[in-house]
Amino acid sequence: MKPTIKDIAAKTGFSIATVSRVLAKKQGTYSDKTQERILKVAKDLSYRKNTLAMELVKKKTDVIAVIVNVTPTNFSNGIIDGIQQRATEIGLQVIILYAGNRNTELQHQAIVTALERTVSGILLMAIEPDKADLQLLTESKTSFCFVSINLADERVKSVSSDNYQAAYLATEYLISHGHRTIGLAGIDHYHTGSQRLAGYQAALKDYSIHGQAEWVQPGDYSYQAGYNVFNAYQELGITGVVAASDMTAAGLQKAAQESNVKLPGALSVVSIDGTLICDIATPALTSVTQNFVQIGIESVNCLVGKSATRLVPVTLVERESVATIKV
Amino acid sequence: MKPTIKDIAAKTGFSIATVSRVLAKKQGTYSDKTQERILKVAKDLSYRKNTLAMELVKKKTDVIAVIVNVTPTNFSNGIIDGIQQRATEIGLQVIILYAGNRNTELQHQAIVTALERTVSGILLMAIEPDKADLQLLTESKTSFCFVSINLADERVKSVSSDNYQAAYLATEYLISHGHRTIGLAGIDHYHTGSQRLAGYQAALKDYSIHGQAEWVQPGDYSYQAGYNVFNAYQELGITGVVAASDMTAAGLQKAAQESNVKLPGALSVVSIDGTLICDIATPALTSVTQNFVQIGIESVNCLVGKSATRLVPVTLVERESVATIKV
DNA sequence: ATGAAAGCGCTAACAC
DNA sequence: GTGTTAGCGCTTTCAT
Repeated sequence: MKPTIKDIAAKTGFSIATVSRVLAKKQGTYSDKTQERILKVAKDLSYRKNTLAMELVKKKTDVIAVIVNVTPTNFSNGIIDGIQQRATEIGLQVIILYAGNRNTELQHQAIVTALERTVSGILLMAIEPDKADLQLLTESKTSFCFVSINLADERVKSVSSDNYQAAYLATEYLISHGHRTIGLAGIDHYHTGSQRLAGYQAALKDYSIHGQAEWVQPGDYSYQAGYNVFNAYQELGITGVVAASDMTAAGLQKAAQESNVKLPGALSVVSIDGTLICDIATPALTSVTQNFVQIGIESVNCLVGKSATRLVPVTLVERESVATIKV
Repeated sequence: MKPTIKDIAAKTGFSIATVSRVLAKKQGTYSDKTQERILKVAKDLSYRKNTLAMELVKKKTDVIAVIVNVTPTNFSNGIIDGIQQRATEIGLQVIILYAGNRNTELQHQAIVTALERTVSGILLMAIEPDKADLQLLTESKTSFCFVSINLADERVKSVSSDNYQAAYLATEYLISHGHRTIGLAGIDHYHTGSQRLAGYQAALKDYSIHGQAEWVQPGDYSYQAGYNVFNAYQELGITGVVAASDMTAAGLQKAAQESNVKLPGALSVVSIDGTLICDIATPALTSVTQNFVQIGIESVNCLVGKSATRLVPVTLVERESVATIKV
């Protein structure tokens, strides 16, 4: 039903080889009038190239797959923008596959899907691979790169913010504003969470603060995680909190408001992310801001073998959610 | 390099046909030991089926493409969840293609990409097609459906909220709370915006309120659009605003706070969307809430020819951003 | 500048 | 049950 080069060949009298050449723009292998004639007929037939067939014979695609873990927070758009932008520049198409949230099954499935389509590269966003995933990827010989996850393994490509630094900076900022009982809320138990925990602990140590285990309240980076943690922090006498994400900070902030606890007067918060949520919140949230677009750009650089920054720097952006405590 | 069924055939002594059969699980066409042997070798070789080749010969794919226009607001996740959910149920894979924001070129390109991959269906999310797009889609004979856009043309499939009703409900709610000068902020000049405008105007008319042209402030559904509109509304003496999106409402709210205009005391707002942003905002935003997940589900139903609701109902969710005006 | 022919990796009759 | 064979729509030598 759909027209093929065969149809065009029949209609123009040329062979399929010639038709293929002009359609593939193999310059100099055909005359102008030939081109004109073939293009005209192609248009008349509303011909569309069958990319599948082309990729099959060429044994390569110009497609990169982005597999994304749908975290209950909102940072991904910036990264995807960056990926899209850079990919377009170097002539790559990008398709996005969702893998649910920490859904081992879906995640594995998405990787298999990408592999079976013989994409030219795979970007894994916020994905924590299990050994099966990693093995699958490795033996596929397809280039891949983790994004916004730092597996702390030199041999596997990844691009992310420096989580250690991010948490360190946030913690240090609170300390420099006089806080001495500082919580860390909403982090997970995987790589990102562990790295942020390490940065947080290092900052406490460097400033001779003896942290308590309960100061660290794990979660899933969600709004709810922040909301839930409020009471515990009140009981612990926490005055400053490093939130694992903007969403977590917003949840904590909402809980504080509902309990009439002044923010930042009685509770200060620094969030990690720096998305628009920080401005929407009232008072606006001071944040350690990630450069998401840059992470996206670097990740495709990394994927295609160009030198790329593994750790994209973060910056602290002061807004209105931190108060100074008199000492 | 990558192993093919040929390699497996050679290694097992069977023909490629037999290998193909067991790999495609054509039950009853092979014996158990044959299956066992072939599967084992396949595993040893870490064989992956080449989906491209399969799709080429079968002339069909189990993939639907979702082309999304990246609106500067945040409603899309719920819809994608719904799409993914329903697609998985009926054995379809989904790939997502980004088309920028109102970028004619990228948009057209994305459609062509989807078409050239011979997907089994195309979902166009928040996409305003130009005639070229529509023609492309129509003559491709590929099934397609617009999502979150209602083209108001019976002949083209679409699933969205009832924009007219949404705006009517929001406006009526403000009127019932005593408001008589009511703004509409952030809508675009395309289908969605026009339909909401009509609903807004109808509500005013039904309650004998004589609206003014300046009460309607167009925009792009963004936070900034809401922020920018505040001063104009103050000068106009607007007391209640229907915001085109949660983001727009949040922007307006922020501007009000910065000018020390009490919300909802001096300015009431109803937003259209009802995402988590409504809860994050302080005070929480009363909204006309869209059922995004349902929209996603219905859109794949629509795509595959199952009966589907074209207009998914909205509901008004009261929160804290509307005050009653004494009359 | 153009055509003939050989595949790319797979499935699907059609034999046996 | 399994093998043989003919493609799917395209690109790419190798001729001419």
